[in-house]
Amino acid sequence: MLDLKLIRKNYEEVRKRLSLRGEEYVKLLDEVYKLDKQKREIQKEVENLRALLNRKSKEYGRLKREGKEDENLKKELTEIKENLQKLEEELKLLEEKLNYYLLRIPNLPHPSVPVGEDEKDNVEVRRWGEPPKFGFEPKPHWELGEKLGILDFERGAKLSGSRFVVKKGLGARLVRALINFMLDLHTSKGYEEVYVPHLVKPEILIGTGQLPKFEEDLFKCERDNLYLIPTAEVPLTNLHREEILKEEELPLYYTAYTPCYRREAGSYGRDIKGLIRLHQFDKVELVKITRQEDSYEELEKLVKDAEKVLQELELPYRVVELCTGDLGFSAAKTYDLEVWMPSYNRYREISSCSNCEDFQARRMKLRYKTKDGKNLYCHTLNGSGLAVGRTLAAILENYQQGDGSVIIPKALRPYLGGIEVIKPQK
RNA sequence: GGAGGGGUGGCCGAGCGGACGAAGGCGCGGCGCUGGAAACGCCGUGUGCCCGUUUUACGGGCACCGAGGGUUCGAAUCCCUCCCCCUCCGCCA
Repeated sequence: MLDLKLIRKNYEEVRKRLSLRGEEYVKLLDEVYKLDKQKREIQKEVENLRALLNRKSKEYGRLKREGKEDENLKKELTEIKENLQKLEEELKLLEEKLNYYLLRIPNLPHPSVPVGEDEKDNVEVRRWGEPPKFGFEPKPHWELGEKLGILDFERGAKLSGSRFVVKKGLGARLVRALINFMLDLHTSKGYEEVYVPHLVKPEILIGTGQLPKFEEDLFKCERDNLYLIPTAEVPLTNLHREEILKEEELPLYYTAYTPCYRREAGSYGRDIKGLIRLHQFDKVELVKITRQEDSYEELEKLVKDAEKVLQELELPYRVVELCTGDLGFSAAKTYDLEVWMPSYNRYREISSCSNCEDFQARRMKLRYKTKDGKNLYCHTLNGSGLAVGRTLAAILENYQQGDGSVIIPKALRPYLGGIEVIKPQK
């Protein structure tokens, strides 16, 4: 949620920065500006009337206790109240409208974010590792996985439809190994491991920005009014919602493994094969809650912490900075990690690390008290560390051998009882 | 799922129709006492919004006692609905 005071004070500048994401949001902003002005006028009237009512009510009570009931005063009070009720309804309506628009306006891009329309305008920051050279035609991970007997898309579909997979044997074990490997790495760097609920209330999703705008992307349990989390960012970032933290407690570093559930509405036909885009996938998430002045430094460190996973697994990747048009709803600045995928012959997203500044904190009333006693909104950051399914896919493809077998990355072997290679089933 | 009890400030806890943003205690901060500290004494200590000014301060106002609605001139206090927590019973990984 954007800061109303900022909108009031620096209207033109906010408008300009928001328009970098796309012109459609500027209309919403104009609406907010107008409604806010109206709201404050009505609010002033309401509060003045209320003050009058309070004063006169006390007066009436005082008289009554003295045995002097004043019928005229009573009538006057009733009139004030009627007036007040009308204005209050108006105020409530304005507030609802204002909130409606405010909740649907995305975060402002940080001034350092490259201006651009979409993916093609993202900027590569650095590369690590070399894409492997094969002396044979590399196979896509879904073919490898099926030949190895560790991925079963057919049975996934039998159980749950398209975009679901069953992982068996070493496939299942690899998932478990990857999760443990990632969590161990992050906790060794000071992230606290958390296990969170996978079903959350609507206001939690409003807090991180998935609602109200992206309802159709979520799985919902209608009867209980709960949603399946699309990422662990949601419960992790909301952990301290509506709290006022002590400045000394910050920064907070959290990591959690959860499955993630996404309806993938509007992605029909895209990445229909393989582990790239599923309705249910596993992810280890990193979340930071920081002081305002620290968040950009913390973002750089967060990206490095996510990169470390790929480095340890010796998977080639690059870091790109998202342009204004490609930024997610809540993010002010985002770096994507893209891993090399031989079957696509290009880099594909495996992690997304964002600084949301105070955008989410404002929505969830997450604050901290400074040493001089001021309450400020925290800055929240999140990043994948990493998407487990895509990591598995990247390992299968990058470590494949001519005979269809796959070498296990060294860092992972201790988590698999020392197994060094997966061989195709006869 | 059934029966009962309860949600008040950072925490504990009183208040059960007006002087209550809320006693008292703990905690925290400041000052005093002290060589220093403990103990003690005094003072202060919630959040959000709106308005004004000499605009990182001060003054004024409004709201908030789980949430929403109602009764009343007036609600933390009475009534209704919902949510959450606790205890017991049932069921259960």
